[in-house]
This record gives sequence, C-alpha cells and structure tokens, in this order.
Amino acid sequence: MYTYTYPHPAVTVDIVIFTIRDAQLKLLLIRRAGEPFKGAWALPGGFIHLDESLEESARRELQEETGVSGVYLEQLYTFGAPQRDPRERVITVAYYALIPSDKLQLRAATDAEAVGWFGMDELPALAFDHTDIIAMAHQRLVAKLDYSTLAFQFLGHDFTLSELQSVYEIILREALDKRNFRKWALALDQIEETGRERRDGAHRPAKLYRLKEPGTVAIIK
Amino acid sequence: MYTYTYPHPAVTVDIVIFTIRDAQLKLLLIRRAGEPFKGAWALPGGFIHLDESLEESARRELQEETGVSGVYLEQLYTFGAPQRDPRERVITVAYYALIPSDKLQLRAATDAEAVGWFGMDELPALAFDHTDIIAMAHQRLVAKLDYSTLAFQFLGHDFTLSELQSVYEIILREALDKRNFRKWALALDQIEETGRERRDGAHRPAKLYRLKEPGTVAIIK
DNA sequence: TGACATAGTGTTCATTAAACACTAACTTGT
DNA sequence: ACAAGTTAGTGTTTAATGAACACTATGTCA
Repeated sequence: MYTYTYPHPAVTVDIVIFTIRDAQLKLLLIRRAGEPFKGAWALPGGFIHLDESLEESARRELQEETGVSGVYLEQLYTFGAPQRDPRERVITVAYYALIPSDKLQLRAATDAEAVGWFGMDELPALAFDHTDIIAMAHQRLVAKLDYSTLAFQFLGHDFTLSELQSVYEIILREALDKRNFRKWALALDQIEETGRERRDGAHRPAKLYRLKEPGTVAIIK
Repeated sequence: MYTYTYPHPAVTVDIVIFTIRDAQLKLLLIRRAGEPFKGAWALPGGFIHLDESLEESARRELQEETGVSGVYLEQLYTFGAPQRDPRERVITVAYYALIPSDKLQLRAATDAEAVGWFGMDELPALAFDHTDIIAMAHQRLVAKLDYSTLAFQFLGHDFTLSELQSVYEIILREALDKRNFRKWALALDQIEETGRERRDGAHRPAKLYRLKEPGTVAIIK
C-alpha cells in the first residue's frame, strides 16, 4: 500500500505506433484483456514506473508490444480529462513512434490474436479517449511532413527514392510529381547514395540511398 | 490520507506566462516560499485537483498569479525525470500563456515582492528543471511565429500595424521591413480596420485594426 | 509655420514552387 | 535474341512568393 497526504492521479503512457504496410499507414492496437473496456481495442500503454522517465516508460512499452527499439519516438500530448478512465483519475502522456517496415517482420505474431495493425480508415471502436489521441497523432504526423524529415524514419537503413516518395504519397494521400519530388529530396542534403542498387522485378534497378545522420530528424525550411 | 495499491506520482502544472513589456519579451516568475528551493525563483504552478482537467488547473493557476483569464494558453510538454523534484516523484504538465500588455495593469503588484517579470536575457537561477521548461516554451513561441498568428495574442483588442510589427521584432530579435511586413499582415486576412485611430505623440495617427476572430490562432501557409 | 516623429504606400528582382514527357535499364516470355 | 512490360531516372519553362529598397502624409508641439 502506498499512502499520500493528498490525492494523486495515476499516470500512464500510451503510444501510437505507426508503420507503413501494404501501402497504407497503419497503427498498432491491442485488445484489452481486463476491465474497463474489456475486449475493446486500445493503444498499447501502461502505468509508469516511478524510477523511469516518461520516455523510458514509453520505450519499455514499445519494446514489450513490438520488440523494436531504437526507433523514432516523440511525446505527443498529455490527456487528463477527469473522467477519461472510470476507475480513478488517470493522466496519460501520449507518445507516437514510427517504425520502419523492415523492422516489422521480426515480430509477426506477437501474442496470438490480441494485437493487430489497423489502417487509419479501418479503426475499430476504441477504449477510453484513444480515438482523440490517434487523431492528434495523425495530425501531428501529417503536419511534420511539411517541415521536417520525419517521414524518412519509416524507411529502413537504405531505401530508394521511389520508396521515399511512396511514404509521402501514402501519408498525404495524394500523388506527387516524380521529378519535383526527387529534386526536393536531394536538395535537402540529408541523404546520400550508398553505391548499391535494389533490384526487384522486371525493371531497371533503383539506386539505394541512406540518411547521412540516421537517428536525426531535421527541421527544414 | 489517500492510499493506493501501487505507487502514484504527484502531478503539477507549471505555466510559462509571456508578455511584452518595456519592448522586451518577459515572463512571470514567483519566489518560492517553502522548501525545496526556498527563496529561489520558479514558474508559477501547483498540484492539480482531481476534479479538474489539466487545462482547468493551468487556468486556475494563471488566474491566481496574474488575475487574468481568457488569454491564450497551450499545453507545452510534460516533464517527468525521476529526480526532478527531491521530495517525491513529480510529473509536471507545462503550459505557456500569452498575455496582452494591456491586461497587465490590472494586477501591477500582486503579492508584495514574491512575483516579478523577467526578460529572457535576465533570468535568475531557477528551481527544479524550470530553465529547461522555459527554454522549450521560448523555442515553441519562436517557431510558431513562422506558421501561425500566435503573436497577435500579445496585443489588446485593437492595435496598430506598427505595434504588431514591434511584437514580431521583439520576439525574433531582428528588424523587419515595414512595407513587406504590412503587406504580409494584411494578406493573412485575419485582421480588419476598426475605423478608429490611435493618436499618441507628435506624429500622424495610426489606423487601428482588430482580429476578425479574436480567440483564434490561425495556422498559416 | 517649421521641425520633428511616426504612419503609410509600389515596384523591381531573386528565389522557390508547379507543371509537364521522354529515355534508360532490367526481367520475362516467346 | 528480341519484343513487351515495368519501374528508374532526368530539365526546362512558367507562375508564385519573398526580399530589397525611399519617399510622401499627417499629426503635435515649440
């Protein structure tokens, strides 16, 4: 038992984990095992430990749910409406993470049927205020495409320009001009040729590029 | 006494309250009355009440410290390093607020010597991690000038274009071209002439403008 | 009525963004 | 071996936006 002289809220972290899969922007949901909202889909998350920072909590949850580490993770917003959890006052610090498609295979079927990837258009009913959290994460993601190199984090260590363009087109839901896109991407001075090529299918092979500073998301313009 | 079956952190809100005064961007600090950091300057803030939302907590603190309400307030970031408060685990949800200069006179001397306005260049040593919080708030403020009409919130109900330009110059710390600035400001389609003028001093009077939608901060371009 | 101080006003030039179509290189099937 | 199919790769022109720049207008006050 833990006692305090004044009331304390519980604090959780929830994570919106985005990836690109089957030419769609998808996010990871887990099916709730217990009450409240038992059986409903919800964002992965959980209570923070008192000896870890908020980001450490988020990375721990991310690791537990997907097995991945070292990916892009950013604090999104803190949600704390008094009745958002029917049990007690729970404040959640929401994060969002971007996972490159090639890290996904590592953990195809995690935990039987309790976890699933959902496209933004096919979200099920969600527990708590998780619909709001996802909406805000999506909004932030789209906004950041405009002024940062965030989207590069969806790609693996090396990638082709067509793959990069495809990430943008999927998230923005619009076709982009190939020549203008390539000019723009190269002018950012964030990527360089690896010297190798990707060949997959009956067509000309594509040059592979890599980020000059893989971990970094640059603010542009 | 309040007891829980697992440990809970304490949750506070802290507010970076910006205003423009004496041709400087300033923020409000209060001198801590109790331990820890007794006597040090700190951001206004306090523990949340369990029956109010985070934003309500922030507005309550803002009201208590400055007497103002109805001003721009936005959640900034949540800080939760395990040792940021020596007493117990405290997570703080930081907000920032912008106060028009003309609302300031209402509360010239609040609480004797316990409160003061400080320019960004003359910040004293601060309690907790408040230096980090202020740095992030300042960064956000500057960034938002570029893509929103946030800065308009520093002005009163009506204002001249020169006053508006001066807000930008103070925050950006650079001189702006008058003609380009005016063209830009009018092209935003966010302000309109009131039909009145401000006359103050031995020179031509300036037209007064007002926001078309006073409460709103528009995202531009 | 002249000196002073801030308000107000357009044009030119440079940079950036948007539109647009063909050739190159590989695989596969005949 | 070559034709068909598929994706990779490449420049130029035009429109829109941003940056630089100087003078006149209108008030107050001595």
